[in-house]
Amino acid sequence: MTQLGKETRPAFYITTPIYYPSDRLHIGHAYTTVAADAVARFKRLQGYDTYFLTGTDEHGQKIERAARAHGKTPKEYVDEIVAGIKALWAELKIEYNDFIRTTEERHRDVVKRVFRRLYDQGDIYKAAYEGWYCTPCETFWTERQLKDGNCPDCGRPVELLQEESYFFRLSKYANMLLEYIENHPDFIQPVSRRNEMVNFIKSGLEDLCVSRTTFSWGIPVPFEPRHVIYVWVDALTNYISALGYETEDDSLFRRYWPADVHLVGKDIVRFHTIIWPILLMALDLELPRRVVGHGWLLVGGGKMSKSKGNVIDPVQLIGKYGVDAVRYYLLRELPFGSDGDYLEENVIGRTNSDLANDLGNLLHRTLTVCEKLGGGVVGPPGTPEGPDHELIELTRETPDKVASLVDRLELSEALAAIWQPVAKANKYLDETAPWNLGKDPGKRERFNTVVYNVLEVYRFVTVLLGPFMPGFPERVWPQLGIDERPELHTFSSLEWGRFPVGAKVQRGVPLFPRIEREK
RNA sequence: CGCGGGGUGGAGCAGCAGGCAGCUCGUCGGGCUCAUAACCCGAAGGUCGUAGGUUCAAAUCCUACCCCCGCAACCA
Repeated sequence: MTQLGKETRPAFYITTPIYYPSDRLHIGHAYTTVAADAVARFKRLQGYDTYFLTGTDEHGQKIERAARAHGKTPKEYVDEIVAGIKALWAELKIEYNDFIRTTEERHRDVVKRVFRRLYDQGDIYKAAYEGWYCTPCETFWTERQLKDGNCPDCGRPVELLQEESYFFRLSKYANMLLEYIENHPDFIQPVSRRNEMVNFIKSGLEDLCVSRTTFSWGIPVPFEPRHVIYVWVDALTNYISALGYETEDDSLFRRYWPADVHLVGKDIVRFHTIIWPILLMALDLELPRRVVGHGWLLVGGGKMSKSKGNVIDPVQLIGKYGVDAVRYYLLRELPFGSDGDYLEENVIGRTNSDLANDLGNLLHRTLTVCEKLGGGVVGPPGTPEGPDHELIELTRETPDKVASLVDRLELSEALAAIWQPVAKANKYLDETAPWNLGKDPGKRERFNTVVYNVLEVYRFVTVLLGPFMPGFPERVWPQLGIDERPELHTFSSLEWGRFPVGAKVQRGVPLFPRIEREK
């Protein structure tokens, strides 16, 4: 696809975290991935050479155990779950360029090389690890994690044990990182998270334990295979291993690194803004331009978790409301960076008020007028007058407004900005009342103008909504009569007045039927 | 005294370099009749967690307290 070497478009690299497939993914994972997909699609629409990476983090004790419990090998176990994840992304119309799995050879090789290099240059060293060990759980806990001095998982007593482990010198780079964060104010977003991280670093970084001997499902330390490389070096490295870093063909790496955005949940901001940057510094690589931590979808005010039994399955939601409505809900509901409550009632509310009443109905009512009174053909507009100016002005400035909000990852605000011309157009129709103009032969030109303006607004809105609701434009273009005109579906075509006179509109079924609430 | 976020009309949020309290949804009334009981206009509804303080003026600044929620080195 990408013609490397001949590519002149600017590059844009965005990632999601790699998810842990110990269980099925829930609506929160979908939120992160849909957000990243919307941004990736928007950048593509704008003409960026965009690379969007997602994947799975498949090693570790939890998976080793879950697999055993299901009577499967770890690999068999994750293969099934990963297939489910990929199916979910397909349903959500996630258009990733690559899906990296940490169990793939291409990843494991890079991780081993990275680990060895860090060891060779002295950034990884071997030392005694001391911790509280729960024998039945085969798990080490830190002092703080203990519950009343006992294992937080099973509640049984723990014992203080020592074992040899490899450690990564986080402490050595702490000051360098602080300096970097200070000189790059956009590196960690939102600001509240940056402050948290700065405080955390200032409180002192301990060296990080990067190997384990208590389980074997992982990438072995190359020069001492009884140790397995622990999650940090393994998982975080995916962002560069997927690009072929330190392999025969590292063209993707040279093209796309450093990442423009690592989109992560607020819970893992720390790993991405402290451990990962320090790993990169140690490898003498550039740091990602931005790490953006978003908020959570809460259920009943609390965190979604399997133990609470309040996990929301995105597949069910899609089945009920459709992929565009679900994506719209996710992207519109949470203000940037904040948590929000998940309520199915709000999915219905958003769909009815925003999608059915405002957006869908606008097209439907306009096309009805155009078909009943204008013969279904878009007539030549006259000179703008009265309320036309405000409508046109607002619509013209919308694409840039939306683009800059997307750049800041303020996706809810971006959608709100798209709704401004929608609302304005609904009002405009009331003010100009084309259903009256159309009955008066002397007002033919005014009628044409009004219909034209609203349809042109709709073209703008449809182009801009594509990245958020990928199924939307393909349903709108035939209705507007311009499905054969792809040159009018692009971001760069958003210049007022390009809607073709003579287009034959085709009113269809409502785009978003109102959802009747169940009693 | 571990760190942080938050308490604003029925719900969810914005406002917080002090100056008539705003938005979305919901409710009520009206308009329109092109439309998916939709769209447009208007109204009601808040002593801005509590108690003090600073000020001509406080949701906004200060102090104390109450309540909710995260984090505390692998849950988006």
